[in-house]
Formats: sequence, C-alpha cells, structure tokens
Amino acid sequence: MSPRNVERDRQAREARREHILDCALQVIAKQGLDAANIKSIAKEAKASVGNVYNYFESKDAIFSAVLERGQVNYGRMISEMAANSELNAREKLLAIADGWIKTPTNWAFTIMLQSIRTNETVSPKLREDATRRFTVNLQPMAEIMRQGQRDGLLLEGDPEQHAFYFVSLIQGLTLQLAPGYEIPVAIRAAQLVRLFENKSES
Amino acid sequence: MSPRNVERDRQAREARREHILDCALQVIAKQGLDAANIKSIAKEAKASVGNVYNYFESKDAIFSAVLERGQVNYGRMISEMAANSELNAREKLLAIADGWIKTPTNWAFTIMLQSIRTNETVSPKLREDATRRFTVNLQPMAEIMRQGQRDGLLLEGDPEQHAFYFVSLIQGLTLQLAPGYEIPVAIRAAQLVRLFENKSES
Amino acid sequence: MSPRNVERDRQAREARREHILDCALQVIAKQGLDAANIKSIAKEAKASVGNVYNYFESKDAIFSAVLERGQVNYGRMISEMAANSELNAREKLLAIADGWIKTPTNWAFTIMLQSIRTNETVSPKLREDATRRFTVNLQPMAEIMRQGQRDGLLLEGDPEQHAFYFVSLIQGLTLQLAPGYEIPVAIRAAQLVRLFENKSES
Amino acid sequence: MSPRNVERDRQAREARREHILDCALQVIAKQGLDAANIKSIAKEAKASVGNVYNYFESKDAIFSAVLERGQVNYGRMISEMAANSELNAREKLLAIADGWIKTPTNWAFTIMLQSIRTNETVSPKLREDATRRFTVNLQPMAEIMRQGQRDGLLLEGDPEQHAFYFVSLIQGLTLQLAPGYEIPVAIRAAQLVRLFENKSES
DNA sequence: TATGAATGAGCTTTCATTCAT
DNA sequence: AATGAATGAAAGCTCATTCAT
Repeated sequence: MSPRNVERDRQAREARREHILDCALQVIAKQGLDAANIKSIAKEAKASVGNVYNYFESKDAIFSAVLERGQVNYGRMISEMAANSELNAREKLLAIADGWIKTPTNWAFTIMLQSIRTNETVSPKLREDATRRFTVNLQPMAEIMRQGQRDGLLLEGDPEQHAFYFVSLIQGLTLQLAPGYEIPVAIRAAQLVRLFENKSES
Repeated sequence: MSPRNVERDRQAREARREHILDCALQVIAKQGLDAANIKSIAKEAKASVGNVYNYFESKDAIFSAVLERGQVNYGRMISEMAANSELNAREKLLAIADGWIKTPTNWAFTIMLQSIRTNETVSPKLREDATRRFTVNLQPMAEIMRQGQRDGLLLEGDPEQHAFYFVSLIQGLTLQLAPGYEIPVAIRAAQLVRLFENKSES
Repeated sequence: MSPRNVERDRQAREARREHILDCALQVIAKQGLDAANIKSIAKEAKASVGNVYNYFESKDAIFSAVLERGQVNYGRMISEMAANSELNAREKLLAIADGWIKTPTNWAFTIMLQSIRTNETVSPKLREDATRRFTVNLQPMAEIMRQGQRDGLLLEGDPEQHAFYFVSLIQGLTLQLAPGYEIPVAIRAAQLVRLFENKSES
Repeated sequence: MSPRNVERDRQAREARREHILDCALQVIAKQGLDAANIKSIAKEAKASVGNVYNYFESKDAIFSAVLERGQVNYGRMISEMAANSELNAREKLLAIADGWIKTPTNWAFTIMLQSIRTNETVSPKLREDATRRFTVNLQPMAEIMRQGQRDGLLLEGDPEQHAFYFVSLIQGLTLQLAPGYEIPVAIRAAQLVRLFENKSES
C-alpha cells in the first residue's frame, strides 16, 4: 500500500465517477429526462446498478453532478472568454453561441436545471447550488456585454439584463434541438448575435 | 325519459373538463411537472382520482390537452395581433412579450412542450400534434416581423428566423420565472423588444 | 292505477330484465368474460350503468342470472327430451349435441359456470345454486342413457357416469368454439354420439 | 471482477423463475384465475411484488409461461406415449386419462388456455402461440388413435377428430375437478376410454 | 468494488357500485 | 325508472434504493 497506489486508486475512482456522469448525460440527451433511470445509466456505463451507488449517493446526486459539471465547465469557458483580449465582444458572443448550438446535448442542461429547480423532492441545497451557479455564471457574460458596449460594438442597456437575455435565448434555442422533432428553421449563430449588436454606427 | 337536462349536463361536463385542465396547469406551475400526478390534480380539482378518468383517458391526454389549449390560445392571440392594424410591429412584440412575462404559469407550457416531445412513452400522435402547433404558431409571428421590416421598425433578416429567436427568447425567459429561485435580474419587455428593433434609423 | 297497469308494468320490467341478460350473454360471448363489464353490458342494452342496477343488485347477480337462465332452459330442454317418446335415445343425444354445437354462445356458459364456481368473491349461495343446477340437470341426461341402454342402442355402464362424460365432452368442445382461434378439426355431432353407441349389435 | 459465481447465479435465477411459475399455478389452481393476482403469486412465492417483475415482464407473461410449460410437458409426454411400443393404444389412452384426472391442477390449464385465447388485452403473439401448441399437441394423440384403429382396438373414424374429442372430454372433465364443488359422480379413466374402444370385435 | 436480486412505496389505470338529479 | 358523474378500493407496473454475496 504505497502512497503511489493510494493515489492511483483515487484517480481511478475519479475517472469512474466522470465516466458515469458522461453516460448519464448521454442517456438524458438521447432518451430524455423521463427515460433516464438508474438502470439505463448503469447499462450505458457498463456498470451494475448497485455499483453506481458506490460512486453517487442518489439519483438526484448524479443529476446534480452532471449539471454542476456542465455549469462549471461553462463558467470556466465564459470566464476565460471574458478575460480573453484577442477577441472583441462580438466575436466572443459568436464563439459562445456557436459552441452551444453545435453541442446537441446542451438542451439536457437546460431541462435538468429546470427540473432540479422546480422538483420539491430534490434537496434544497442542491436546488440552491444549481441556481447560484447559474447566477454566478451571468457575471462574466455581463462583463462581455460591458466590453462590447465600451467598444461600441454591442447595444447599450443594462449589461446584466442583456447577459440574461442572451443566455435565455440560447437556452430557449437549445430546447428546440432536443430529439423528437424537426423545427423547419435554421439556427445561425451570426444572425442571433446580430440582435445584440449596436447597428447605429454601421 | 330522462329526468335530466341534457344540454345543461353537456355544458356542465365541458365546464368540469376545463376546470380539470385549469387545475392541472395550476399544479404543474406551482409544484413542477414531476409533482403533477393524477392524485394532486384530482385534489386540486376537488375530484376523486377515478372521476378524472371520466373526463380524460390518461394522464398524457390531460397534459396534451393543457398544452394544446395553451398553444391554441396563444396561436389565436398572436394571429389577431398579426392582423391588428392599429398597432405597429414594435408595439405588437411589446404586447406579446409583456403578456407572456406577466403570466406566471407560462413556463409550464415550455416545459410541457419539451416533456411531451421527448418522452417516448407519449403516443407519437400527441407528440407530433404538439410540435406541429408550435411550428404553425411561428407563422403569424414571422408575419409581424415582416410587417416591422416593411415599416423599417424591425431588424432586417429572415423573418422566420427572427420569429423563432423571439419565441425562443421568451420561452427561455419564462423558464426563469418558474417557482423555486430568485434570479436577481429584472425582465423588461421593452428592453427585450429593443433587441429586434432597427436602430440604424435612429 | 288499475291492476291492468300494474301487471303491464311488471311485464315491462321483466322484459327489460331479460333484455339485459340477453345483452350480457352477447357481450360475454363476443368479447370474453374479462371484457364483460357493467359499462359494456349497459351499452349493449342501450341503458345507462345506473339503470342496470335498478334491475340487478350486482354484476355477480347478472352473471348468475345469465347462467341460471341458461341452465334452466337447458334443463327444461333435456327433460322434455328425456320424456319424448317419439325419438330414440341415440336420436336424442344427436339432437342435444347438435343444438349445443350450433349455438356459438354456449362456450360462455361453460366459462361462466367455472368462473362462478371458483371465484371466492361470489357469494356462496350463488356458487352452490349454480353447482346444484348442473348436478340436477345430469339426471334427465342419465335417464336418456338408461333408455338407450334398455333399447340396446347405447353403451352399457353406469348411466350417470355416461351422462357426465357426455356433458363434459360437449362442454369441452364448446370451449373450442370460443372466438379467437381456429381449430382445424371439424366437430360433427354424429361422430361424437357414435362414441356412446353400442356397436356390438351392428 | 465480480465476487459472485456467475454460473450459480444463472442457475439460481432459473430455479427462481420456475418457482414463481409453480407458485402461480398453485394460486390459480387453489383460488381460481380471478384471485391469481401478482400480489398473491408473490406472496405464495415468498417474494415481493417488484421482484416478480425481475423475472417476468408482465402478468400475462407469467400466465403464458405457466400455460406454455404445461403444454410443452403435456406435448412431450404424449409424444413419448405415441412412440412407446410396449403399450397398445388402449393402454396409452388409459395412462393419459388417468394421469390428467389424477392431477388436481389440470383444470387450471384448460381455463388458462381459454382465458388467454379470448382475452383481447393479451398480446396476439401469446394468444397464437398458445393456440398453436394446442393444435400441434393434437397430432401425437391422433397418431395413437391411428395405432389403435390399425390394431382393431379403437373405434373407426377420422383419427384427428377422435383425438380432438378425447382431449375435449378430458378437458371438460378436469373443469369438474376444480375446487368449489362436489360432483357426485366418480370419474373413472377405464370407463372413459371404453367410449373410444372398438367393441364390435368383442 | 462489483453484482443484480430484493424491497416497497408510489404511480397510473380500471371498474363495481352509489348517488344526486 | 333513468342518467351518468362520482367514489374508492384494488390491480398492474416502475423504479430508487438496499443488501447479501
């Protein structure tokens, strides 16, 4: 039992955890939230039902963890984007919108956020955490809006509100990308970003 | 033959049906989709569980009917708005956005649409119907966009796409109005409509 | 309120009762015992659910009455047959077998008898009545067997037992005539009566 | 990887499945088809309701499996009997009749076959399978009839029809052996087989 | 850790029966 | 008598979670 082994075990466990989360997201995105039960997730992860419970204490915990990971990754991405000095604000919005629209599992995050928030059987802590992360993640987006306004690229107005609208628009759009239907309208990141651009100068 | 007033019975039945739909919407909006089981709906409607099944053949049928009613009402409202010659396009968008934001149950429709679409246990017919109505309802909104472009009030670009963005934005925003959290950002219809305005003329 | 009217009312009520029994038998025979619920029976009788309960105190009572009527009619028919002096025993068996096989609802009686007998929720009185009538009806059949033996037409052996076998054979065969399948073997009354004939004389 | 013996598990699972079928048959035979609900079957098997569904996907599947097992066993028995060269046809019929009459659960198969066939909620596949097996099982019985006719032991006539009558007679008789009543007539295999014997030679 | 059988609460749905009109 | 809405007790089934191995 060298410390090397202990560390290796810890990493293996962490990898297994991540794998289960990946699979949970896959199942949700492919089959919908209702069909995403523990058995399906375990099957997708090639694990047994019982073993999943060795890594997560409950189904809610899995869903929360999937959502948390998504939110943290998104927060990291958008913070980096806000700090990025090589792109202007318009290009940043474009990159963000493009990234979300192109990832066909993103609708699942919107639904999970909603489900966790409104489901009274989910522990208050998990619900608050999810909501708080969402709110926190609005800040770097508002910062980008501010940058754009400073440069005259984006529309004037309360940057937090614009950030909120931008995120809501993207979330609303991702819902249309869920499996099970065909909306006969193309979604184009460039078009969508134009809504937030300052066109008085052009 | 019968000591009952047939016509009054028919009306009472119809009223009872509507009442159940009202209650179902209330439960969904107040407690979330997961908590909206037949027992809760029956309780809200002050009916017995069994009696609900005298009016609807299944839980899915109730949810579909609630959604359908919402979609039909929305479709009627927006069609009238498109045909309205007393308001300009900007005022129309404002009225629509304002109406949706002020109705605190509207988030439920967004979630129900999503749930019905992605839930594989819902009959294909109901799923298709819901999706079709959504698509059909995009047309009058696109017409309003066209009107605004003709008058130079709204941003240039594919009107259908703009309609789609507008609806998605509103749907995304209603999700934030679900119970269970406090988003520290005000939603203002006027601000939101500004995104679609043509500001090059100002 | 002349006695004439009272009598007419009584007859009308009796006719209505009979009609409901007819319809119950129809439903059972066409859709099977499981599908024969009060609603279906009422529908077939063009009556309301509640009204059926004005004529019968329970579903069991209806089934019992249907069975009883069938058993009484059968008992009457077979008693007359036993008393008939114009036909010989062989011809009597033939007539009986032919009549049963040709009536496509008879399988329902066999199933109802079985169901009522073995269903513990049916009142003991009804169960005993049904069984008693079955047993009583064996006597005229045994009498016919005795006649046939006396005339050297039918096989020797305990007449009650032969009666029992004959009835069981016919009941077993009627089961095959229920809807829902195709048994690729013809049923011929003459052939099956031959089993009970005394062929040593021929 | 797993601390479990896979092969032993597989066998245990198979045994448990069989046990549930045994218990289901017991419940049906003792309490009747109507009383044979999942709760009762689970109780008899000393299992929980949910666990029964680990072995069978539906109640219909259980009933079908019970029936299938009975039909397959019967088919095997009768095929062996047909191929047996140490007994003559009369002795074979006697052994078959005797075996069926002595097994007090056999009435349940007759009722289950009927119920599955006529119940429209049972999947068509299961209904067809049950009917097909019944039909297939008629063949070895017809072969025995043929053997008996060849040896001059059994009555002349279409062997398939005689097989059909013999089976129907036995099925009809087993119905009388269900719990819940006392038929005051003994059933004797020897008597019953005599019906099918060729007595012209005696 | 790993397995999947086992549990039981909870859900949807059915249906015999009652009841107000 | 006649109606059909209303009731509530089951029934079938699902699934998160636990547990023996």
